Amino acid sequence: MDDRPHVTLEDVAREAQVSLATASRALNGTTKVRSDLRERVLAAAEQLAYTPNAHAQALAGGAHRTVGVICHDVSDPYFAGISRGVMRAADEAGLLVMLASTFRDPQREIAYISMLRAQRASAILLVGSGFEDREWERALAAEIEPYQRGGGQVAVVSRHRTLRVDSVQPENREGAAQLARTLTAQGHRRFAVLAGPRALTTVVDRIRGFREGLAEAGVELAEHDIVEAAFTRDGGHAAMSELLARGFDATCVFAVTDVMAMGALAALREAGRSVPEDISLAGFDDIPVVRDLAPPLTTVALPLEELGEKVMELAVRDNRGKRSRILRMPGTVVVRESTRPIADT
Amino acid sequence: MDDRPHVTLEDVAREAQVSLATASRALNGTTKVRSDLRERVLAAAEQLAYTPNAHAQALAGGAHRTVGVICHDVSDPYFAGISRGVMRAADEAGLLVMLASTFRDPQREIAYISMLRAQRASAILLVGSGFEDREWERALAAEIEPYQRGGGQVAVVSRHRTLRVDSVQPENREGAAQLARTLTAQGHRRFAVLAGPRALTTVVDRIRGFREGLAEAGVELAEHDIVEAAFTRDGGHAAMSELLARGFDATCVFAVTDVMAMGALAALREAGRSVPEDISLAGFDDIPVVRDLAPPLTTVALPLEELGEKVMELAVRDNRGKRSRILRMPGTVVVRESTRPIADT
DNA sequence: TCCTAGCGTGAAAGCGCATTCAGAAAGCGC
DNA sequence: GCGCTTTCTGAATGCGCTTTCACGCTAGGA
Repeated sequence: MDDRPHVTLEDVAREAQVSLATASRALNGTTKVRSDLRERVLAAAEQLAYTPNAHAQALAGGAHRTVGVICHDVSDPYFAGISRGVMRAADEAGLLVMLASTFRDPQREIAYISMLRAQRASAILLVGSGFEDREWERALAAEIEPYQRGGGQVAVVSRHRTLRVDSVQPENREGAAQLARTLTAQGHRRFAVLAGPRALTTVVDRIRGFREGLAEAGVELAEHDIVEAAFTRDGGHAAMSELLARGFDATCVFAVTDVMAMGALAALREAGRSVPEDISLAGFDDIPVVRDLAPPLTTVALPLEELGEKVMELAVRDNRGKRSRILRMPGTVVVRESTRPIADT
Repeated sequence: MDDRPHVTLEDVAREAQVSLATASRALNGTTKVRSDLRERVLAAAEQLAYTPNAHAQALAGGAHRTVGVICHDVSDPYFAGISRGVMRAADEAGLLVMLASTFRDPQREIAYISMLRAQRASAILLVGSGFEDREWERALAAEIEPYQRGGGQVAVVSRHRTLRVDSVQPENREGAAQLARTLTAQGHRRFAVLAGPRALTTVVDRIRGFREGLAEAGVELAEHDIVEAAFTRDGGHAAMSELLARGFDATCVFAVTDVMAMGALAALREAGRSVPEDISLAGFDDIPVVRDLAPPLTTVALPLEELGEKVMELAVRDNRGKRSRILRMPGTVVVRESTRPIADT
């Protein structure tokens, strides 16, 4: 990137016939500068198409105006929604957002955090991190803690067992319980669950909540009725296919995310089962597209953009010395046409 | 972010009892360093949880390992797909990706480019930019050209009239023509088009191609049958609603993007029109979700991830002095169930 | 044994900027 | 008109790092 030299502040100063210091002050407006000098500097900068070198600014003690957001996959609608909120909040705070996808590779997650540390990013946002894995937690802490000691802000969406960080937590457990109540109220008594990796706190919480909700109606969910698969549309498809192949007697299937539910819906359609006539299907998250499915999906709506805004706000707000804050965001059950009341059997 | 001072290379050097220069060399591995010294340095770095300051590295002439990607909206599946490809390619090249959404605000687009220039990003990728607007083009050029002069790489997805940049161009025109041929072959003779903003080259190209394809079958598309709306799901919904309200005699509707087609599909469903029995509907892009719609959408498939990979590769590959390269990516018509043959009337 | 390469090392320069410090210019009261 | 304070300006310093540059060391040939 160093073909021809960049235009520097010194060039501007020379062009405007003032000292380097004056040029800097004129451009930043920190101190009063005689107006004719300022004019000259501004004109020179304009004419030379000068852009300050952010690295030099940062080195010289200027503010670091960038935050890093690390998620599993930006192309997942769940994260896309959150990242929208993050960007909006960042925009207001005048921050530049760096987005990165780890594709669920802990190694890559660590690597990205390290890079952000190197950039001296003013904040790091972890969205939907949270494996329950001792070794990974240690490695993560080894990056995060020195960063925080250096004054870096860290905030996460979802739960973390060990990290001392601010967090925005969707109420996965209560949301799933709420959904379970709704479904049992519709008369369902036999369920199957399409789960993502059980190492993720999000999955664990949603299953636990769902179980608890069912228990209130005296319904049990056997481990056998939980199928684990990848956290993707194809994962949902695979899990549903397995369920179909194995034969099962549930009247309602709960996919722990909408994305998985979409795959499940496709698998059901391919198998000639119609939803909700033959079987009811519910998801979680309320990503935008599920309204447009046929049938529109019953799900638990999470305020995704708001989640993103909140986590950004937490990271921006100064909290040195204070204990870590937790913001809980409730979900609301949205009943659409993919589930229907059935007669109790 | 300057709470406690950061660990610097000097600290490491002191701890390891070597000079600053040796510490630097040991860490970077650029030059031979006696192995016991290297060990000492590495151990010290590890112990102090040292992370090099990327700003200082950049300033001192180290490589700038970051590329910026600017798109309209990361949460749009079209861009999400492309950004996936970009990230994969960036990963291989050892680059950090900074993603930014402009939400179709030219001002913000310029601002982001300026920030990336300031960061001395090694490359800037413009995805789906391309307004046909003189003033905007001038402003854009005023940012891009100095950046390129400074050695920065620029590559774009889609067409640009004025910029001298490498580009990956989906064959919008030919793809749309192909689609038109397919539809006329199915017997359709009367069409309506749901268009995005006519200032976007993508929209212009797709409409033109569609017209050309129709013309081959002797079919004309009146300006009156083109409805312009926002480039979103809701835009498609609004455009379709307008068409329904106004009354129209088309047997087939072409939405210039799948996202708009989704909105159109919803509007049709709400109006009690069934697809494809009452009316055929086709889109463009083949974003993942359209397979899962009911009915699955006929569309023109664009290799989104590949688009992203290619544009990244263009930006990485060194091309000083050479003329700007153009990579054309063909689309393929995918006929699904949202369109059906009809009797010629 | 002495001289010359050659390899490693440390001191120091400099990347582009913000900022401190001291000095010049200008404004004020007397 | 003199001495004082108040503005504003310019020279110089340092941020943390990479990279010359020059020197000391060891190894090899004569």
